[in-house]
Amino acid sequence: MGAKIKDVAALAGVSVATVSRVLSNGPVSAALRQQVEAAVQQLGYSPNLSARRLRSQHSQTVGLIVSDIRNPFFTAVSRAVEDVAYQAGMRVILCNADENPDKEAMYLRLMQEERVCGVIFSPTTVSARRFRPERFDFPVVMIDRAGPAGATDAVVLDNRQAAAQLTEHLLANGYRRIGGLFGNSGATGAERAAGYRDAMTAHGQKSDVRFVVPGSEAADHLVRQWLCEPARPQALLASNGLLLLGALQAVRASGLAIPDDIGLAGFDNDVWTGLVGEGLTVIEQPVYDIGAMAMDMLLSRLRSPTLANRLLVLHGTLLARGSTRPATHQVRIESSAAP
Amino acid sequence: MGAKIKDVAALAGVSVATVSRVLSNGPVSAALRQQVEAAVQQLGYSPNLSARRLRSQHSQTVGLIVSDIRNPFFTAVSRAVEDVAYQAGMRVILCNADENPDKEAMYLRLMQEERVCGVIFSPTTVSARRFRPERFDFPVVMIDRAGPAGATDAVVLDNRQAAAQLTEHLLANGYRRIGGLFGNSGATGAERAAGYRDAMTAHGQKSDVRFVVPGSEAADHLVRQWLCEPARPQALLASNGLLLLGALQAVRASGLAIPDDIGLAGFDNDVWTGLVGEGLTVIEQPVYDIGAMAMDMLLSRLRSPTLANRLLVLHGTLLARGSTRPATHQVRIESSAAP
DNA sequence: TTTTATATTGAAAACGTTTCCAAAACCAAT
DNA sequence: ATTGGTTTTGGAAACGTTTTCAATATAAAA
Repeated sequence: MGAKIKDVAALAGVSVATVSRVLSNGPVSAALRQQVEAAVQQLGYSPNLSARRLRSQHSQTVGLIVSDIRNPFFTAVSRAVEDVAYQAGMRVILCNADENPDKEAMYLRLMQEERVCGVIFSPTTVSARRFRPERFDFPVVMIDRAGPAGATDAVVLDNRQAAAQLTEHLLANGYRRIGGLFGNSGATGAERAAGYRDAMTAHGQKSDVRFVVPGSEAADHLVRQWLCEPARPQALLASNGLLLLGALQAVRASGLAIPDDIGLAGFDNDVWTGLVGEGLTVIEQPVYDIGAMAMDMLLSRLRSPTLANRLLVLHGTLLARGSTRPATHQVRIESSAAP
Repeated sequence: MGAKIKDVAALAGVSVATVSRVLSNGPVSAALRQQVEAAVQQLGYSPNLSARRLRSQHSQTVGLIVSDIRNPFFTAVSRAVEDVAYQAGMRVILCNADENPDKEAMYLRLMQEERVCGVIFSPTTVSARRFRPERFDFPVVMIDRAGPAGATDAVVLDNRQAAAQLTEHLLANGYRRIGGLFGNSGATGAERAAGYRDAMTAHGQKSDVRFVVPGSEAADHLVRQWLCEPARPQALLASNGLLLLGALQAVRASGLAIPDDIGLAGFDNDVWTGLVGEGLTVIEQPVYDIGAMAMDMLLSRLRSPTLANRLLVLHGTLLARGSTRPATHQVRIESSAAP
């Protein structure tokens, strides 16, 4: 266990330099290589990564800072990042910042101390705005939410377009008074709100945007009250899977029927959205691809550090399901709209 | 950026030792402390963790090796582990072994190289059986699935009892031909299968146990075929959230009605289980506590390395919901049982 | 004052690797 | 044999910290 490279060298009857070369597939004669490998085996030698990193000045490690690991979007992304990183011989340190700018700053500092060679980061609006790439020694790829325009590489969804498309879908299905529920911590929420507004005003409808802490509990709470207001919404659009979940719970509690009393749609094709009732209408994001491409982009950046910063925009796809398909829309909805 | 401790020392006009002491809150006069802090600030100095760890021989890091990060059980556990670790001033390296013994071995080796001070591990049966604690320099706490009896600390659910209880519940609600669907990679599956068998034989029923790769796709596939067999099950019990999901999808596809045509129950109170139909009956595990207690146990073990190994057994709670509450059980089920 | 104890400080030796550089060994060609 | 060129090898100097140890400064006691 406590064996060092020196012990291996002694046992194999060679210099430490030779052992080091064996371990890193350097040029060593077959005979010596074998001796060294035997010695390694016999002593149960395990190299010390700290020493190795210190000397070689290379960590072979990237950081991944996500905003909420409970969100299936991020677990999918992190799997993808790991897969690609692993193939490139890199390790991943996964950090969960909990939508908390302080934690984000803390983790960025930690990444700096770890001397990682790059970071993939989904920042809150606060962190995104005040992010200064020059303060870090490593390149950063933003995901989900981009930072200051062009400041770093980024891969994002066309949130505005997607939200507009989803809103259009609700409008096309006869819903008029549509409420928009958005996360208040990331840029994503704001962009999706903008897309929602685009579509609403384009159709002459008044928009009703509400921002909330991005978690199902908060969404549930807010929607419960919302549904008690005199002019309660005929449909709800939620800006991510967690919010959609909260909204669904609130609607269930209210006793309103989906989709006839109220329509429900949102982002993220989380596994449960296809299972409740006749299914929830959602914008599906290419979750795995987002992670894989972000890691690809980071690797490419490490190869050519001087390249201009790139923004990669992906598109979501609308999955129209039962939650926005009222049997008799005009009728029921209009009647409930004008009591 | 590229500033070392030496540069800070030079700028502050002190020795590197003093700087080091400032950084680790050692005994330093207020005046010098201030000078040093100013210098740190001015140079944007950031300590090198590799060097620090190498010299201090302490990594302040624990490893967490989970078998499937897509499983909400493990995301919940990992949050808990992180919370507790963080409060104790430790970092967590999260590794996803994908139910793959090779990956598990690889990650254990990596942990050894990282010189982590401890590991929390949910092994596959294969790894659990062949796990040799003496081959590692760090203590291990097994979760979800224990290793060779008493070989390490462990925190687990009373799987056998819980599965038996769940089976009893199905029997009590009139179901007789109950199929059991279990994961084939972990000890958890086997234990739960045993509990299921206990209850079935206690009630004079024939048990029908099937093991499957623990993922929703495989479960879906298997259950689809299962439901086509001549004597199709009247109820299904799934040994974790992923399998339960697959089973549900298959049942949906078959057109059978829950709970009247077929009952459905399983483990893990994943968020969606409360939302589909009248809800799915599940055994809820104290997921957060499992993680928190595992980390606690690891910290305690680090404090007292010679203590005897402990096995901490927690209990699940049955959440009886609509999926096992047939309106007219005797009738419908008997009729479909004897065509 | 002088002495003794205590709190701060700095010089230098680790920590376990990799890598530079020069020496040694080999091989082929003269 | 001698030369010239490859490969292989080993010695020793890094890498950036922490920590030991002795030295100095400060405070308390005599």
